[in-house]
Amino acid sequence: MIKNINDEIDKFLLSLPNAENIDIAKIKDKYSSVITDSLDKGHITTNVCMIAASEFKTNPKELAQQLVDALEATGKFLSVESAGPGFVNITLQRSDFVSTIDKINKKNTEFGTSTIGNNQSIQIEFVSANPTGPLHVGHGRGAAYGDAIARILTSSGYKVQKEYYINDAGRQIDILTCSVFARIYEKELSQFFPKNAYKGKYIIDIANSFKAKTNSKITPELRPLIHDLPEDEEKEIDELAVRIKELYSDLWKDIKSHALKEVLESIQSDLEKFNVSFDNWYSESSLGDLTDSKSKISLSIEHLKDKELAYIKDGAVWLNTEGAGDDKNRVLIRDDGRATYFASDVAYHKDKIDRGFDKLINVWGADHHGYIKRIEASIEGLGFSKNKLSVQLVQFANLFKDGSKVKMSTRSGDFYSLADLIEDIGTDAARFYYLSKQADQHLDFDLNLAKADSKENMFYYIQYAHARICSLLNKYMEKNPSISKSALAIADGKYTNCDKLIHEMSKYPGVISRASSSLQPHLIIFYLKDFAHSFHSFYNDNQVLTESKENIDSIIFCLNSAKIILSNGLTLLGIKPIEKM
RNA sequence: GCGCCUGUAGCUCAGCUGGAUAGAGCAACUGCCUUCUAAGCAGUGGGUCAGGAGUUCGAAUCUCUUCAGGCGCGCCA
Repeated sequence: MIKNINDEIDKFLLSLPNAENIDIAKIKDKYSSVITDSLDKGHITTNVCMIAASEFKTNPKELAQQLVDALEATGKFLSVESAGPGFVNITLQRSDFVSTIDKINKKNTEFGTSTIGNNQSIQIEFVSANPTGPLHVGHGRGAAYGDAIARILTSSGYKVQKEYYINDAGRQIDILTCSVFARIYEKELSQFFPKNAYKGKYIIDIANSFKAKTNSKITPELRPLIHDLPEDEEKEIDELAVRIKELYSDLWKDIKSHALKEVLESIQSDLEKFNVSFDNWYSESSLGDLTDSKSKISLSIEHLKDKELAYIKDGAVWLNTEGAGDDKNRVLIRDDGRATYFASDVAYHKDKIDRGFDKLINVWGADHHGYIKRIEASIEGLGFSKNKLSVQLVQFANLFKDGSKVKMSTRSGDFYSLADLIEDIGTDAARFYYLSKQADQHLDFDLNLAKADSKENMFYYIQYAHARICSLLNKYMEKNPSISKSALAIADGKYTNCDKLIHEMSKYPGVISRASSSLQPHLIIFYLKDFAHSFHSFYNDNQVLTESKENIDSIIFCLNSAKIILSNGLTLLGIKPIEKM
């Protein structure tokens, strides 16, 4: 409909005197016709006259009056008015206005989808938490966000792949392995436990399951392992890892792979409970290591050396990232020959690009923002446009319970996990609140509120609207074989109480397209909240089932589309609509 | 010091590529359940959009600047 209006407006612009000397394309580019915020401004409003007035060297209000006359002359609209500083407000004919609910009912779960993405492939990498312990509530936000934008982009016609990058190769995994080792041989080590090890209870569980699995035949004399370890807590655990690897290399490998498997399984099961699934789990260790000259990591570094972006200095291999705007150049290979995390990441991103995605999205914790420049630099260094990659930052969420902040730290083992959160308030409420604020801003998450039964609890406010409609539909179905397929009374203008609802519903596709192009799921949440309010208001003012048969049919048809809106919106956020509460 | 983010009602936050009297919930006060779910609805009060300058027909929105708060600046991951 808006397109038709714009066509008429464009015709009008060309018909103006002196039009041939004016850059009409520029005006067309700048003006917009949008759905009005409220019905007292009609259905559609356009600001074209204010934009065009300065080009045509005329007064916006006069131009608006001319446009009003031109649009009225087409006979396509119920009424056209100029308003304010030069807006032109258009009221559609009833049939055009009501066609929205026909369309929603017809398209049903497909309503709001589009083909804007044109089948381009996007890969979204998110969560990617180190597999050193259970997911905590900080990861939950990235999980909810990444999954939501994946759903939204899919509905906008993109081919989306969701990937989890498993950091299973670095020092953190050695620390995990050491931690489990120390728990397994607690007795043999005379209760020694490295200061910097993971202290969570899950480590003990993993140790126990390892013992049960292997019958723990090896009970070596372990005291030399802990003899004269460095005082420094960082060095202590590193040295311990070196010694275990050297003396018990098979045992080390067994414990490591067992610990990794257990932790990953717990992460996977938490994500499953959280209604988040991944298409691909990509292991850092599959990039290989530097000893293999054909490994992905070696090849990507060679590639950068060939391009003279990587160079040797002070015994280390550096990447020139300054050229791409980074503060300083970064080390790829340390002077002791070990690759840095950054080197793996460069190889990983090269691999992602090689896999042929049109676009990559990384969802990162906001504390990594200093890292963006250097990864972009490496992508350019590899010969690709840095625009291929879009990094979305997710700020940490602070959790409040009974008014005080919930603490979390994987290392100390003292944390409130994602699984705890799901247990506490449920997957859907948790996802909802994670998404209720723009991802790159601090979120204060009030657990008491998420469970509260008041209007303040936006989650239930929206769900309640859906449940109320379901309840009405059920009552209607008791006396009618099926939902009415038309809204004659509304189309005739005999029953206009639904108009506000219809008007709000017509905004839905625009909201989704904005959420999609800006990667901001919270826009959907705020729309749904406003829409739920329109519905509750309608519900209070109208005793639907006491209306005339003709009106009831129309209302039910309209409310069914309202239900579709609520349901589609929630589904895009990965939240199940509630039918009864 | 450099970089990023934030500052809107007492509180928690919306505010689309600049648009019409700046919105919502909570809190305060007032009404609405013999009728489809009151986890609801209607209303009242509450604002120098941190301050200043600029661009524009038009600025909470864009630019510059000052102030205040948060975060990041490893041969860690």
